[in-house]
Amino acid sequence: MNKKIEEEYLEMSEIFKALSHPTRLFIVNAIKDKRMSVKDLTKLVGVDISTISKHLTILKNSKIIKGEKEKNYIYYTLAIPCVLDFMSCAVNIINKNNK
Amino acid sequence: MNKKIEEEYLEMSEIFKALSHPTRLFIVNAIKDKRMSVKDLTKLVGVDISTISKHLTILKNSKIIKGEKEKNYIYYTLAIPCVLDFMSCAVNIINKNNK
DNA sequence: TTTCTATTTGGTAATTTTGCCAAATAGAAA
DNA sequence: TTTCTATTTGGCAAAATTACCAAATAGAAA
Repeated sequence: MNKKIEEEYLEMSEIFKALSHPTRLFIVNAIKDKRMSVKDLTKLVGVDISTISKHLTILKNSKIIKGEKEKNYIYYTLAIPCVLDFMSCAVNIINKNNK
Repeated sequence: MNKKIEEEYLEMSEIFKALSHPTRLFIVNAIKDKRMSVKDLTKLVGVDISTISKHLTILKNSKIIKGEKEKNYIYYTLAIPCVLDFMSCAVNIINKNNK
């Protein structure tokens, strides 16, 4: 695997890595229909707000989600809809595995 | 996030985690058209054969790939074609990020 | 201005992941 | 049988990930 190819797959793996945590997948699903603030998500998930903030930073850095500021809040929405297809494919795999 | 939901997203995240390494993505792409042995992949990737073997175990445990034994070799193929759609969506994200 | 409120950042300890080496296995070939 | 060859496993050290707490920011509200 040469340097250029290696770099390509590394970049691709970052996307998958951003999605490889249950809380981050939950967040992606939670904001798919309606935007949510850090605080909203914190309440929904039930962990420390700093933890949620860091998860959001990871998703934002991969450009999977984006945030818009409004008053004191930052509201997050999905930036890349095809991520949802990722997830339904993953569900298919799981169903296949468990049957 | 209650216990049952948490469990669901955890399971889903395992799939993404299995794909969140450049070598493993390279492997998935390499075997998409023709089956390859551990040795073939080792040559192609250029790391220790034990490292490849462990990557293959991770992919196999998530049922993303499957192996068929033949003589001394184990030939691996894709078990879940929709994984390729994952990857092209990831490429889209990357292209969007870099433009 | 001062006081809240939402969010981010830094630090830290616990856990997980990774890649190599060496050794073990499994089974084909001789 | 013994000798190869392909693959897996165990161990270990380095690196990365994670969650919490405490403190810092940013900016709205009073």
